[in-house]
Amino acid sequence: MNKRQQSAQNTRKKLIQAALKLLKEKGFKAINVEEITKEAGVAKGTFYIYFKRKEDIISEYSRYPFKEIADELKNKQDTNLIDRLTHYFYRFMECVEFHGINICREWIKDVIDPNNINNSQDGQKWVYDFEMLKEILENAVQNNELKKDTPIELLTHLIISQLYGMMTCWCMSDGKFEPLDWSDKFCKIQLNSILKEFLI
Amino acid sequence: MNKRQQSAQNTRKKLIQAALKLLKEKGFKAINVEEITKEAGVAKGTFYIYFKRKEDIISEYSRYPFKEIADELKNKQDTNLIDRLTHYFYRFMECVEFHGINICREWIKDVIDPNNINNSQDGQKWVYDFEMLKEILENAVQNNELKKDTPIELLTHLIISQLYGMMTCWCMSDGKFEPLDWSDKFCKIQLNSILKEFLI
DNA sequence: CAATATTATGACTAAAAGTCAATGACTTTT
DNA sequence: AAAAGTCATTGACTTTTAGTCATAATATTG
Repeated sequence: MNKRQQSAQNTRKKLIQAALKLLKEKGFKAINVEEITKEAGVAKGTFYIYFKRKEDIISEYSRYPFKEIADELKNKQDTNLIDRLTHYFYRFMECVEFHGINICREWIKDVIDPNNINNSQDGQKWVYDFEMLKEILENAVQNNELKKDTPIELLTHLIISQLYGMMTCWCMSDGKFEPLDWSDKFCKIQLNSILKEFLI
Repeated sequence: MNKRQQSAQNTRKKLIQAALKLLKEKGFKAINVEEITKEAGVAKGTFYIYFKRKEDIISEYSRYPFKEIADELKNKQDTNLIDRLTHYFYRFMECVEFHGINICREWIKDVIDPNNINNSQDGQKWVYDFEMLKEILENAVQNNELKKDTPIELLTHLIISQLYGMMTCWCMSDGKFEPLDWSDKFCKIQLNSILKEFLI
Protein backbone atom coordinates (compact mmCIF):
# COMPACT_ATOMS: atom_id res chain seq x y z
CA MET A 1 0.00 0.00 0.00
CA ASN A 2 1.53 3.32 -1.06
CA LYS A 3 1.36 6.67 0.72
CA ARG A 4 -1.74 7.77 -1.16
CA GLN A 5 -3.74 4.67 -0.44
CA GLN A 6 -2.67 4.80 3.17
CA SER A 7 -3.75 8.41 3.49
CA ALA A 8 -7.10 7.61 1.89
CA GLN A 9 -7.70 4.72 4.24
CA ASN A 10 -6.74 6.90 7.15
CA THR A 11 -9.12 9.66 6.14
CA ARG A 12 -11.94 7.17 5.79
CA LYS A 13 -11.23 5.82 9.25
CA LYS A 14 -11.10 9.30 10.73
CA LEU A 15 -14.49 10.09 9.24
CA ILE A 16 -16.05 6.93 10.60
CA GLN A 17 -14.58 7.50 14.05
CA ALA A 18 -15.74 11.12 14.10
CA ALA A 19 -19.25 10.19 13.05
CA LEU A 20 -19.35 7.40 15.61
CA LYS A 21 -18.38 9.75 18.40
CA LEU A 22 -20.92 12.42 17.48
CA LEU A 23 -23.63 9.87 16.90
CA LYS A 24 -23.30 8.38 20.33
CA GLU A 25 -23.59 11.84 21.79
CA LYS A 26 -26.39 13.32 19.76
CA GLY A 27 -28.01 10.91 17.33
CA PHE A 28 -27.86 11.02 13.56
CA LYS A 29 -30.41 13.70 12.80
CA ALA A 30 -28.83 16.19 15.14
CA ILE A 31 -25.45 16.11 13.46
CA ASN A 32 -24.55 17.41 10.01
CA VAL A 33 -21.86 16.50 7.55
CA GLU A 34 -19.82 19.60 8.29
CA GLU A 35 -19.63 18.69 11.97
CA ILE A 36 -18.42 15.23 11.11
CA THR A 37 -15.69 16.52 8.83
CA LYS A 38 -14.69 19.18 11.35
CA GLU A 39 -14.36 16.52 14.04
CA ALA A 40 -12.36 14.40 11.62
CA GLY A 41 -10.18 17.36 10.68
CA VAL A 42 -10.95 17.32 6.96
CA ALA A 43 -12.96 19.48 4.56
CA LYS A 44 -16.62 18.92 3.91
CA GLY A 45 -16.14 17.80 0.35
CA THR A 46 -13.89 14.99 1.51
CA PHE A 47 -16.86 13.28 3.10
CA TYR A 48 -18.47 12.83 -0.29
CA ILE A 49 -15.42 11.15 -1.71
CA TYR A 50 -15.93 8.28 0.71
CA PHE A 51 -19.69 8.26 1.10
CA LYS A 52 -22.29 8.97 -1.54
CA ARG A 53 -24.77 10.25 0.99
CA LYS A 54 -24.78 11.29 4.62
CA GLU A 55 -26.65 8.10 5.56
CA ASP A 56 -24.07 5.81 4.00
CA ILE A 57 -21.68 6.26 6.88
CA ILE A 58 -24.16 4.43 9.12
CA SER A 59 -24.06 1.18 7.20
CA GLU A 60 -20.33 1.32 7.47
CA TYR A 61 -19.89 0.52 11.13
CA SER A 62 -23.22 -1.00 11.86
CA ARG A 63 -22.64 -3.75 9.37
CA TYR A 64 -19.13 -4.67 10.27
CA PRO A 65 -19.42 -6.09 13.82
CA PHE A 66 -22.37 -8.30 12.96
CA LYS A 67 -20.51 -9.76 10.07
CA GLU A 68 -17.70 -10.57 12.43
CA ILE A 69 -20.04 -12.30 14.86
CA ALA A 70 -21.55 -14.33 12.08
CA ASP A 71 -18.16 -15.49 10.91
CA GLU A 72 -17.25 -16.39 14.47
CA LEU A 73 -20.37 -18.54 14.64
CA LYS A 74 -19.63 -20.37 11.42
CA ASN A 75 -16.26 -21.46 12.74
CA LYS A 76 -17.70 -22.69 16.00
CA GLN A 77 -19.00 -26.10 15.04
CA ASP A 78 -18.25 -27.86 18.33
CA THR A 79 -21.46 -27.18 20.25
CA ASN A 80 -25.08 -28.04 19.47
CA LEU A 81 -27.39 -25.83 17.41
CA ILE A 82 -29.25 -24.21 20.29
CA ASP A 83 -26.01 -23.35 22.08
CA ARG A 84 -24.50 -21.93 18.95
CA LEU A 85 -27.53 -19.76 18.28
CA THR A 86 -27.69 -18.70 21.93
CA HIS A 87 -24.08 -17.65 21.62
CA TYR A 88 -24.92 -15.67 18.49
CA PHE A 89 -27.77 -13.94 20.28
CA TYR A 90 -25.52 -13.09 23.17
CA ARG A 91 -22.81 -11.64 20.97
CA PHE A 92 -25.42 -9.71 19.02
CA MET A 93 -26.71 -8.12 22.21
CA GLU A 94 -23.20 -7.44 23.40
CA CYS A 95 -22.68 -5.55 20.18
CA VAL A 96 -25.95 -3.68 20.57
CA GLU A 97 -25.02 -2.66 24.09
CA PHE A 98 -21.52 -1.68 23.08
CA HIS A 99 -22.68 0.61 20.29
CA GLY A 100 -25.40 2.20 22.38
CA ILE A 101 -28.95 3.14 21.72
CA ASN A 102 -28.51 5.99 19.24
CA ILE A 103 -26.47 3.88 16.90
CA CYS A 104 -28.86 1.01 17.36
CA ARG A 105 -31.69 3.29 16.28
CA GLU A 106 -29.88 4.33 13.14
CA TRP A 107 -29.02 0.78 12.41
CA ILE A 108 -32.64 -0.31 12.52
CA LYS A 109 -33.61 2.59 10.28
CA ASP A 110 -30.80 1.58 7.99
CA VAL A 111 -31.75 -2.08 7.62
CA ILE A 112 -35.47 -1.50 7.14
CA ASP A 113 -34.96 1.16 4.51
CA PRO A 114 -34.31 -0.06 0.96
CA ASN A 115 -33.03 3.40 -0.01
CA ASN A 116 -30.09 3.07 2.34
CA ILE A 117 -28.12 0.65 0.28
CA ASN A 118 -24.50 1.37 0.99
CA ASN A 119 -22.36 2.22 -1.99
CA SER A 120 -19.78 -0.34 -1.02
CA GLN A 121 -22.35 -3.11 -0.61
CA ASP A 122 -23.97 -4.71 -3.59
CA GLY A 123 -27.41 -5.42 -2.22
CA GLN A 124 -29.58 -5.26 0.83
CA LYS A 125 -27.67 -5.59 4.05
CA TRP A 126 -30.30 -7.73 5.66
CA VAL A 127 -29.58 -10.46 3.15
CA TYR A 128 -26.31 -11.13 4.87
CA ASP A 129 -27.86 -11.86 8.26
CA PHE A 130 -30.55 -13.86 6.60
CA GLU A 131 -28.28 -15.96 4.42
CA MET A 132 -25.90 -16.55 7.27
CA LEU A 133 -28.57 -17.85 9.62
CA LYS A 134 -30.12 -19.86 6.83
CA GLU A 135 -26.80 -21.51 6.15
CA ILE A 136 -26.45 -22.44 9.80
CA LEU A 137 -29.87 -24.08 9.81
CA GLU A 138 -29.12 -25.84 6.54
CA ASN A 139 -25.91 -27.20 8.01
CA ALA A 140 -27.87 -28.38 11.02
CA VAL A 141 -30.11 -30.37 8.69
CA GLN A 142 -27.03 -31.89 7.04
CA ASN A 143 -25.60 -32.80 10.45
CA ASN A 144 -28.85 -34.45 11.54
CA GLU A 145 -29.49 -31.87 14.22
CA LEU A 146 -32.68 -30.79 12.49
CA LYS A 147 -35.27 -32.83 10.63
CA LYS A 148 -35.12 -32.99 6.86
CA ASP A 149 -38.49 -31.30 6.41
CA THR A 150 -37.61 -28.27 8.56
CA PRO A 151 -39.03 -25.08 7.01
CA ILE A 152 -35.68 -23.31 6.95
CA GLU A 153 -36.77 -20.05 5.39
CA LEU A 154 -39.60 -19.59 7.83
CA LEU A 155 -37.50 -20.40 10.88
CA THR A 156 -34.80 -18.04 9.74
CA HIS A 157 -37.30 -15.21 9.62
CA LEU A 158 -38.60 -16.18 13.03
CA ILE A 159 -35.18 -16.28 14.62
CA ILE A 160 -34.11 -12.98 13.12
CA SER A 161 -37.32 -11.39 14.24
CA GLN A 162 -36.40 -12.32 17.81
CA LEU A 163 -33.21 -10.33 17.59
CA TYR A 164 -34.66 -7.34 15.86
CA GLY A 165 -37.76 -7.41 17.99
CA MET A 166 -35.61 -7.11 21.05
CA MET A 167 -33.56 -4.31 19.54
CA THR A 168 -36.62 -2.40 18.39
CA CYS A 169 -38.32 -2.88 21.73
CA TRP A 170 -35.18 -1.71 23.50
CA CYS A 171 -35.03 1.47 21.43
CA MET A 172 -38.75 2.10 21.87
CA SER A 173 -38.44 1.87 25.61
CA ASP A 174 -35.43 4.20 25.47
CA GLY A 175 -33.18 1.58 27.00
CA LYS A 176 -35.42 0.48 29.88
CA PHE A 177 -33.86 -2.97 30.14
CA GLU A 178 -30.49 -4.63 29.72
CA PRO A 179 -30.03 -6.32 26.34
CA LEU A 180 -27.64 -8.87 27.81
CA ASP A 181 -29.99 -9.65 30.64
CA TRP A 182 -32.70 -10.18 28.10
CA SER A 183 -30.48 -12.44 26.11
CA ASP A 184 -29.68 -14.50 29.21
CA LYS A 185 -33.26 -14.85 30.30
CA PHE A 186 -35.12 -15.46 27.10
CA CYS A 187 -33.06 -16.41 24.12
CA LYS A 188 -32.69 -20.06 25.00
CA ILE A 189 -36.38 -20.39 25.85
CA GLN A 190 -37.40 -18.66 22.64
CA LEU A 191 -35.00 -20.65 20.51
CA ASN A 192 -36.17 -23.89 22.06
CA SER A 193 -39.76 -22.99 21.43
CA ILE A 194 -39.07 -22.12 17.81
CA LEU A 195 -36.97 -25.15 17.05
CA LYS A 196 -38.29 -27.86 19.34
CA GLU A 197 -40.54 -29.66 16.88
CA PHE A 198 -37.74 -29.83 14.33
CA LEU A 199 -34.87 -30.87 16.58
CA ILE A 200 -33.77 -34.48 16.36
CA MET B 1 -69.48 22.39 14.40
CA ASN B 2 -69.45 25.65 12.42
CA LYS B 3 -68.20 26.30 8.91
CA ARG B 4 -64.70 27.23 10.09
CA GLN B 5 -64.14 24.20 12.23
CA GLN B 6 -65.50 22.02 9.46
CA SER B 7 -63.16 23.57 6.92
CA ALA B 8 -60.21 23.15 9.26
CA GLN B 9 -61.03 19.52 9.89
CA ASN B 10 -61.43 19.00 6.18
CA THR B 11 -58.06 20.54 5.38
CA ARG B 12 -56.42 18.40 8.01
CA LYS B 13 -58.03 15.29 6.54
CA LYS B 14 -56.96 16.25 3.02
CA LEU B 15 -53.37 16.64 4.19
CA ILE B 16 -53.36 13.27 5.90
CA GLN B 17 -54.91 11.57 2.89
CA ALA B 18 -52.44 13.22 0.51
CA ALA B 19 -49.45 12.24 2.64
CA LEU B 20 -50.80 8.72 2.95
CA LYS B 21 -51.11 8.34 -0.79
CA LEU B 22 -47.64 9.66 -1.55
CA LEU B 23 -46.09 7.68 1.26
CA LYS B 24 -47.45 4.41 -0.04
CA GLU B 25 -45.98 5.22 -3.43
CA LYS B 26 -42.58 6.59 -2.54
CA GLY B 27 -41.76 6.46 1.15
CA PHE B 28 -41.37 9.37 3.51
CA LYS B 29 -37.93 10.62 2.65
CA ALA B 30 -38.65 10.85 -1.05
CA ILE B 31 -41.57 13.21 -0.58
CA ASN B 32 -41.42 16.80 0.59
CA VAL B 33 -43.93 19.03 2.30
CA GLU B 34 -44.68 20.98 -0.85
CA GLU B 35 -45.64 17.80 -2.67
CA ILE B 36 -48.01 16.85 0.11
CA THR B 37 -49.71 20.23 0.10
CA LYS B 38 -49.92 20.26 -3.69
CA GLU B 39 -51.56 16.85 -3.62
CA ALA B 40 -53.94 18.10 -0.95
CA GLY B 41 -54.65 21.25 -2.92
CA VAL B 42 -53.51 23.71 -0.26
CA ALA B 43 -50.53 26.02 0.20
CA LYS B 44 -47.32 24.91 1.82
CA GLY B 45 -47.76 27.07 4.88
CA THR B 46 -51.06 25.39 5.65
CA PHE B 47 -49.22 22.18 6.47
CA TYR B 48 -47.52 23.88 9.39
CA ILE B 49 -50.80 25.03 10.86
CA TYR B 50 -51.74 21.40 11.43
CA PHE B 51 -48.36 19.80 12.02
CA LYS B 52 -45.38 21.24 13.82
CA ARG B 53 -42.92 19.25 11.75
CA LYS B 54 -42.95 17.16 8.61
CA GLU B 55 -42.58 13.99 10.67
CA ASP B 56 -45.61 14.69 12.79
CA ILE B 57 -47.99 13.66 10.06
CA ILE B 58 -46.73 10.09 10.42
CA SER B 59 -47.79 9.65 14.01
CA GLU B 60 -51.20 10.83 12.98
CA TYR B 61 -52.35 7.75 11.13
CA SER B 62 -49.90 5.26 12.49
CA ARG B 63 -51.03 5.67 16.04
CA TYR B 64 -54.75 5.66 15.55
CA PRO B 65 -55.53 2.12 14.36
CA PHE B 66 -53.44 0.46 17.05
CA LYS B 67 -55.24 2.39 19.71
CA GLU B 68 -58.47 1.14 18.29
CA ILE B 69 -57.30 -2.47 18.34
CA ALA B 70 -56.17 -2.13 21.92
CA ASP B 71 -59.53 -0.78 22.97
CA GLU B 72 -61.23 -3.60 21.12
CA LEU B 73 -59.13 -6.06 23.09
CA LYS B 74 -59.95 -4.52 26.44
CA ASN B 75 -63.66 -4.92 25.82
CA LYS B 76 -63.29 -8.53 24.80
CA GLN B 77 -63.18 -10.27 28.14
CA ASP B 78 -65.02 -13.43 27.09
CA THR B 79 -62.13 -15.56 25.83
CA ASN B 80 -58.96 -16.76 27.56
CA LEU B 81 -55.72 -14.79 27.70
CA ILE B 82 -53.90 -16.58 24.90
CA ASP B 83 -56.87 -16.26 22.56
CA ARG B 84 -57.24 -12.59 23.37
CA LEU B 85 -53.59 -11.90 22.71
CA THR B 86 -53.64 -14.00 19.56
CA HIS B 87 -56.53 -11.89 18.39
CA TYR B 88 -54.56 -8.76 19.17
CA PHE B 89 -51.59 -10.04 17.17
CA TYR B 90 -53.84 -10.88 14.27
CA ARG B 91 -55.48 -7.47 14.24
CA PHE B 92 -52.08 -5.84 14.54
CA MET B 93 -50.81 -7.69 11.49
CA GLU B 94 -54.00 -6.93 9.61
CA CYS B 95 -53.29 -3.29 10.26
CA VAL B 96 -49.67 -3.64 9.18
CA GLU B 97 -50.73 -5.29 5.95
CA PHE B 98 -53.43 -2.73 5.31
CA HIS B 99 -51.11 0.23 5.66
CA GLY B 100 -48.37 -1.31 3.59
CA ILE B 101 -44.64 -1.55 3.94
CA ASN B 102 -43.59 2.07 3.46
CA ILE B 103 -45.88 3.29 6.19
CA CYS B 104 -44.81 0.43 8.39
CA ARG B 105 -41.22 1.55 7.93
CA GLU B 106 -42.01 5.09 8.96
CA TRP B 107 -43.94 3.86 11.89
CA ILE B 108 -41.01 1.86 13.20
CA LYS B 109 -38.72 4.85 12.74
CA ASP B 110 -41.29 6.92 14.53
CA VAL B 111 -41.64 4.71 17.58
CA ILE B 112 -37.94 4.07 18.08
CA ASP B 113 -37.04 7.73 17.80
CA PRO B 114 -37.54 9.85 20.92
CA ASN B 115 -37.30 13.02 18.80
CA ASN B 116 -40.46 12.15 16.95
CA ILE B 117 -42.89 12.83 19.71
CA ASN B 118 -46.05 14.04 18.09
CA ASN B 119 -47.25 17.45 19.11
CA SER B 120 -50.73 16.17 19.86
CA GLN B 121 -49.43 13.38 22.07
CA ASP B 122 -48.09 14.06 25.51
CA GLY B 123 -45.37 11.45 25.74
CA GLN B 124 -43.76 8.56 23.97
CA LYS B 125 -46.13 6.67 21.76
CA TRP B 126 -44.72 3.34 22.71
CA VAL B 127 -45.95 3.86 26.26
CA TYR B 128 -49.49 3.35 25.11
CA ASP B 129 -48.86 -0.11 23.65
CA PHE B 130 -46.83 -1.01 26.65
CA GLU B 131 -49.30 0.17 29.28
CA MET B 132 -52.16 -1.40 27.41
CA LEU B 133 -50.55 -4.83 27.26
CA LYS B 134 -49.38 -4.52 30.82
CA GLU B 135 -52.91 -3.81 31.93
CA ILE B 136 -54.15 -6.90 30.13
CA LEU B 137 -51.59 -9.06 31.89
CA GLU B 138 -52.39 -7.45 35.23
CA ASN B 139 -56.05 -8.17 34.70
CA ALA B 140 -55.17 -11.75 33.89
CA VAL B 141 -53.43 -12.01 37.26
CA GLN B 142 -56.54 -10.60 38.95
CA ASN B 143 -58.73 -13.11 37.11
CA ASN B 144 -56.51 -16.02 38.12
CA GLU B 145 -55.44 -16.72 34.57
CA LEU B 146 -51.83 -15.95 35.46
CA LYS B 147 -49.86 -16.71 38.60
CA LYS B 148 -49.46 -13.99 41.21
CA ASP B 149 -45.69 -13.85 40.81
CA THR B 150 -45.76 -13.35 37.04
CA PRO B 151 -43.06 -10.85 35.97
CA ILE B 152 -45.51 -8.59 34.18
CA GLU B 153 -43.10 -5.92 33.01
CA LEU B 154 -40.71 -8.45 31.52
CA LEU B 155 -43.41 -10.40 29.75
CA THR B 156 -44.88 -7.22 28.34
CA HIS B 157 -41.54 -6.37 26.77
CA LEU B 158 -41.25 -9.87 25.42
CA ILE B 159 -44.70 -9.90 23.86
CA ILE B 160 -44.27 -6.49 22.29
CA SER B 161 -40.93 -7.52 20.91
CA GLN B 162 -42.67 -10.35 19.06
CA LEU B 163 -44.88 -7.88 17.23
CA TYR B 164 -42.19 -5.40 16.43
CA GLY B 165 -39.70 -8.08 15.57
CA MET B 166 -42.05 -9.38 12.99
CA MET B 167 -42.71 -5.93 11.60
CA THR B 168 -39.04 -5.04 11.47
CA CYS B 169 -38.18 -8.36 9.87
CA TRP B 170 -40.95 -7.86 7.33
CA CYS B 171 -39.62 -4.43 6.38
CA MET B 172 -36.04 -5.70 6.22
CA SER B 173 -37.02 -8.46 3.86
CA ASP B 174 -38.93 -5.93 1.75
CA GLY B 175 -42.19 -7.79 2.29
CA LYS B 176 -40.99 -11.32 1.55
CA PHE B 177 -43.70 -12.98 3.64
CA GLU B 178 -47.32 -12.44 4.57
CA PRO B 179 -47.79 -10.82 7.96
CA LEU B 180 -51.14 -12.53 8.45
CA ASP B 181 -49.70 -15.89 7.54
CA TRP B 182 -46.98 -15.29 10.06
CA SER B 183 -49.52 -14.39 12.68
CA ASP B 184 -51.49 -17.57 11.97
CA LYS B 185 -48.49 -19.85 12.09
CA PHE B 186 -46.47 -18.52 14.98
CA CYS B 187 -48.24 -16.17 17.31
CA LYS B 188 -50.02 -18.82 19.32
CA ILE B 189 -46.88 -20.93 19.62
CA GLN B 190 -44.80 -17.94 20.65
CA LEU B 191 -47.37 -16.69 23.12
CA ASN B 192 -47.70 -20.14 24.66
CA SER B 193 -43.96 -20.42 25.01
CA ILE B 194 -43.71 -17.03 26.67
CA LEU B 195 -46.61 -17.51 29.02
CA LYS B 196 -46.71 -21.23 29.69
CA GLU B 197 -44.91 -21.29 33.00
CA PHE B 198 -47.14 -18.53 34.37
CA LEU B 199 -50.51 -19.76 33.15
CA ILE B 200 -52.76 -21.32 35.76
C1' DC C 1 -72.29 46.07 8.83
C1' DA C 2 -68.21 46.93 11.42
C1' DA C 3 -65.17 44.77 14.49
C1' DT C 4 -62.99 40.68 15.62
C1' DA C 5 -61.24 36.02 15.11
C1' DT C 6 -59.65 32.34 12.46
C1' DT C 7 -57.78 29.94 8.51
C1' DA C 8 -55.01 30.12 4.35
C1' DT C 9 -51.34 31.92 1.43
C1' DG C 10 -46.83 31.96 -0.78
C1' DA C 11 -42.75 34.67 -0.86
C1' DC C 12 -39.07 34.48 2.19
C1' DT C 13 -35.26 32.76 5.41
C1' DA C 14 -32.18 29.36 7.23
C1' DA C 15 -29.79 25.39 7.24
C1' DA C 16 -27.75 21.73 5.51
C1' DA C 17 -26.99 18.36 1.68
C1' DG C 18 -24.38 17.66 -2.11
C1' DT C 19 -21.14 19.45 -6.36
C1' DC C 20 -17.02 20.58 -8.71
C1' DA C 21 -13.10 23.26 -10.61
C1' DA C 22 -8.76 24.21 -8.76
C1' DT C 23 -4.76 22.69 -6.02
C1' DG C 24 -0.68 20.43 -4.86
C1' DA C 25 1.35 16.22 -2.94
C1' DC C 26 2.55 11.90 -4.48
C1' DT C 27 3.68 8.36 -8.31
C1' DT C 28 5.18 6.95 -12.73
C1' DT C 29 7.60 7.59 -16.95
C1' DT C 30 11.31 8.98 -19.73
C1' DA D 1 16.03 14.04 -11.77
C1' DA D 2 12.77 16.49 -14.34
C1' DA D 3 8.53 16.26 -16.63
C1' DA D 4 4.09 14.21 -17.04
C1' DG D 5 0.38 12.21 -15.01
C1' DT D 6 -2.68 10.76 -11.11
C1' DC D 7 -5.50 11.32 -7.30
C1' DA D 8 -6.85 12.81 -2.58
C1' DT D 9 -8.25 17.16 -0.87
C1' DT D 10 -10.29 21.56 -0.56
C1' DG D 11 -13.90 25.08 0.28
C1' DA D 12 -16.69 28.20 -2.24
C1' DC D 13 -20.72 27.38 -4.67
C1' DT D 14 -25.43 25.46 -6.03
C1' DT D 15 -29.54 23.17 -4.82
C1' DT D 16 -32.90 21.53 -2.04
C1' DT D 17 -36.18 21.69 1.40
C1' DA D 18 -37.79 22.52 6.05
C1' DG D 19 -39.94 25.87 8.48
C1' DT D 20 -41.58 31.18 9.22
C1' DC D 21 -44.44 35.09 8.99
C1' DA D 22 -46.66 39.31 7.26
C1' DT D 23 -50.61 39.68 4.63
C1' DA D 24 -55.03 38.33 2.55
C1' DA D 25 -59.29 36.01 2.55
C1' DT D 26 -63.11 34.32 4.95
C1' DA D 27 -66.19 33.45 8.79
C1' DT D 28 -68.31 34.80 13.24
C1' DT D 29 -70.22 37.92 16.47
C1' DG D 30 -72.41 41.83 18.63
